[in-house]
Amino acid sequence: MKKVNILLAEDDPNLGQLLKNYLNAREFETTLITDGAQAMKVFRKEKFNICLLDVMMPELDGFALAKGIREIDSNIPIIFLTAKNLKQDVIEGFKSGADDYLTKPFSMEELIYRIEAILRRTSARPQDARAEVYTIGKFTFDVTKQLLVYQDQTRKLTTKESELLELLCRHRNEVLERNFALKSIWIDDNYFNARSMDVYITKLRKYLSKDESVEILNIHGKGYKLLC
Amino acid sequence: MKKVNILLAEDDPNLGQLLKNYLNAREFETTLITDGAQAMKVFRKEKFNICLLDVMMPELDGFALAKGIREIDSNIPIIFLTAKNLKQDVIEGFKSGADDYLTKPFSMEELIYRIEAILRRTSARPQDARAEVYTIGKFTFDVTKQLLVYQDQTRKLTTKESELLELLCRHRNEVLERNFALKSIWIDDNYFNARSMDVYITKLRKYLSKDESVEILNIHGKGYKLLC
DNA sequence: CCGACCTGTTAAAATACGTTAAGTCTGTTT
DNA sequence: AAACAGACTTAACGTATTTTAACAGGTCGG
Repeated sequence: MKKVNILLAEDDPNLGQLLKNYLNAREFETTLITDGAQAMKVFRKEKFNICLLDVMMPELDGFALAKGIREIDSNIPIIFLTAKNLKQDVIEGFKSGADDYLTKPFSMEELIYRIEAILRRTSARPQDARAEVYTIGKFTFDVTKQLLVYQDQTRKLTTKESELLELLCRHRNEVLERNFALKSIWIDDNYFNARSMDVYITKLRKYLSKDESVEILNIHGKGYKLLC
Repeated sequence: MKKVNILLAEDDPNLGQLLKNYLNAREFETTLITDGAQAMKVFRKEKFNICLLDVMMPELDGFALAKGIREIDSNIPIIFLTAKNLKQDVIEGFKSGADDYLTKPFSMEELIYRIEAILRRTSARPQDARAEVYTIGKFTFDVTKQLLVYQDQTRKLTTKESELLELLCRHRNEVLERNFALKSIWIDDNYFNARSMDVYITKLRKYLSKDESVEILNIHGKGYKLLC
């Protein structure tokens, strides 16, 4: 299946690289550009399915860039990434010009939700609405319905439980890094969110304890590994 | 198929052009005018189905413009675009003169939803209006007629019930964000409207409970997901 | 093998959501 | 105009989810 091409214009190299890695780890192909003028050039040459544009950029800001992009392709979905402390009237312009709009800081998961939602709506991608279901030992985990099934017992998971278990499943039998999980789900990897995550690990361990062959292993100083 | 004609009066040329592009990319035909006096002239000459008027404009403000427009066509739907930091009493004035109003910043999706809602209500849309009908499990939901049908039972939905269910349907199997729904339907995403929305979710859940396979799932802190 | 840091567990506090009923508003009937 | 009906909002109370706190163990480098 052909990958979705994303043009990512973000001048902060750290954030940009993080986003790119994250997106590429999923089913996307990301081109990272760190200034607006350059992004415009690249957009002329290559074919993209969606644009993620930071608002504050040197040379050419996100708003002007969007105008330029829309002159070439008036339908391409655009998502703006903006700082929280922007003035209201500036935000207006961006929000109205975009298919969607994210205020920093945002979680990676949220970004991906929004990209997928837009792709679904503009049907720039097959409508398959795949049922996301994982098998964890003797358990079955339905991500969209947030259900964990063991034999005849069904447990409704809460949103956070489900999000964390999904990440563990996606990285099963390899290390899910703490910071990665925190940024994905809690947005901020601060002390309190880390403690909160501990609590959820405990809960998930309790739920999964019915099957001896399944285990959430702690990798000291790094993260967790779901063995199954 | 005949397109819906929109008169867009917006003095900020950037925002205006973006809105125009967006609306034209959908099923609309938009005429953009950047000052109120000019808009009045154009309105006399051409036939429009709906007006989007910015409140703050040079020459002739949106309120005065609306009065003039209503003298010519007392029924044409008018949506005001207002800044959030406007005084409450000013807002009241616009509210009474308009079919609807949007507080900046708004997303394109919100705007389009409101335009379509108004066209539906006033049936000012050129006659061919595709029958918007959703299938929700064993239910059939006719958006235009506001009817929810289950086998031989037909339930008339109220306007708010219908609008909320439509948004859920448009985002089915993905998250419909609370704030988005509130701004789209209730205009303001304040505490009380949020409580009101809760009440409507309860009602819809009751109506839909006849089919076990259909569910409105709450995504804590984010919104709702219609599973079907 | 000690002290700093990281993790595990449980319970309390804070926040978000669910439900039912009473109140308000609007338009219509008599 | 008073009474009524329908739709929507507000209030009040209950439950669910998430975060914070408090304390108990573990791990690792010096």
